[in-house]
Amino acid sequence: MSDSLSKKDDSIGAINRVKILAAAEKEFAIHGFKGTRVQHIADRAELPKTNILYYFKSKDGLYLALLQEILSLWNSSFDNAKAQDDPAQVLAAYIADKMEISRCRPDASKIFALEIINGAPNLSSFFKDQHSTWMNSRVAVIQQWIELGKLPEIDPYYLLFNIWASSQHYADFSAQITELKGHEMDQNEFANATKSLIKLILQGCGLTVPKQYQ
Amino acid sequence: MSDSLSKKDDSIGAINRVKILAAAEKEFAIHGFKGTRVQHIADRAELPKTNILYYFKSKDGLYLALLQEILSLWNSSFDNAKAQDDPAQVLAAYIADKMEISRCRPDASKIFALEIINGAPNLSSFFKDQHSTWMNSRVAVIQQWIELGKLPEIDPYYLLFNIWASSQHYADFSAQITELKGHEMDQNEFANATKSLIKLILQGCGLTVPKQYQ
DNA sequence: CAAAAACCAGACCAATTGGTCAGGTTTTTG
DNA sequence: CAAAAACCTGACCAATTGGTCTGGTTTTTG
Repeated sequence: MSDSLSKKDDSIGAINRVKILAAAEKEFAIHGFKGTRVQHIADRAELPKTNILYYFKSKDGLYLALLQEILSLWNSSFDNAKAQDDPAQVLAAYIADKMEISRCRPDASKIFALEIINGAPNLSSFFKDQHSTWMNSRVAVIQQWIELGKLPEIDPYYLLFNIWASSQHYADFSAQITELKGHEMDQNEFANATKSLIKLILQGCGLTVPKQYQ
Repeated sequence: MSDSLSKKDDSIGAINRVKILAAAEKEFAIHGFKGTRVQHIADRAELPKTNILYYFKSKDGLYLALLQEILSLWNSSFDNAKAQDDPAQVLAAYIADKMEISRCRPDASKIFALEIINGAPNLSSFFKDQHSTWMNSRVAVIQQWIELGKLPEIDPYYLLFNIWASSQHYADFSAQITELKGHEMDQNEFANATKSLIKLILQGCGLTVPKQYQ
């Protein structure tokens, strides 16, 4: 309890909460909220069902707790970008960040995607406001880059949508990708996909790809 | 019955089937398969629940019928592209096609997305094989373009993934887009988004945007 | 026009499943 | 070390919901 930013807690409750959240992330990603059975989460976490309800008041409560944890992943270096920064560097790093999340936390990405597709019924208006505010400030920075001549004319919204869409695709649509490629993408392929994506988007914006991303 | 390519049938059954499929598309897109209630589909279609089960044997049967209809939307002009065609023309048209589907059939796109995110549990292996075959042939054409010097070096997989991801994003994530833009995208904005996307991707590939898409 | 086919719908049911409860045991704490 | 807090869990329940059944009515067809 105490604090959401609490230091590592090795109490039995804290350990179980982590196990449950991990199990829930997998189940919700595969079956969606309605399709997920509390019993299956319990099985995966190797705990009796009643324990799940003990730690999280309800299925809803568990889902909400998980969603909140997932939303915290959305922070990145791009949050603090300024007009004086180099757009090529900032955007390349942002794309790389996003791809890394897709690689390491595909289930988190899927749950977020499911939530949005279903009309974001569980995203608090607090989050939405926060997100809109974030968006406005990032759009402003991109527009400043354009005014400063650091970036050719482009609609900032469509640029950001493109970055999100194409990076999250590797998590959300992994089943399709695996099917078409004939195998799951490994770390090496992710690195190639990231390079490819950075090149496509930066070049698409008329920017030069920084050396370290080539 | 008779033939899936049957001519317009105005029998009472045919009309009801269309009404039911339309209602189901909306419900499944919002609530997912498990979250959708047959009763809600019935309410939306303005028919008693038992009629839904009468026309489609079961909820599963209805979903599968709907999914099949949705998959038929995936066909496009790109299917017949040849090495001798102009990549800029072909890809621009393909992107425009995809964006048009996102605009006109967002619910269809969402249902497909939900299906893939959940691991494609209902996509027949027939569809998967067909899809893989399609992919191989399209990858081959793109590689020929590269060999012919009509297209700079690029991994065809990542190119296609990018096109799908960024175009489908406008349907699947419409809730987020509406929230961030402050309003739903209208036809005019879709046209701008399409131009923006075509420019980004073609330029990203090192191609020149054909005049009619500028 | 009669019979077959298609269509309609209220009543009902069995299975699933999120959640409660009561009575524990273990761990922490003052 | 005792009491409080945290943790654990089998038994149970109420509500939901996909689907059936039966007895119709309407439409089509030979």
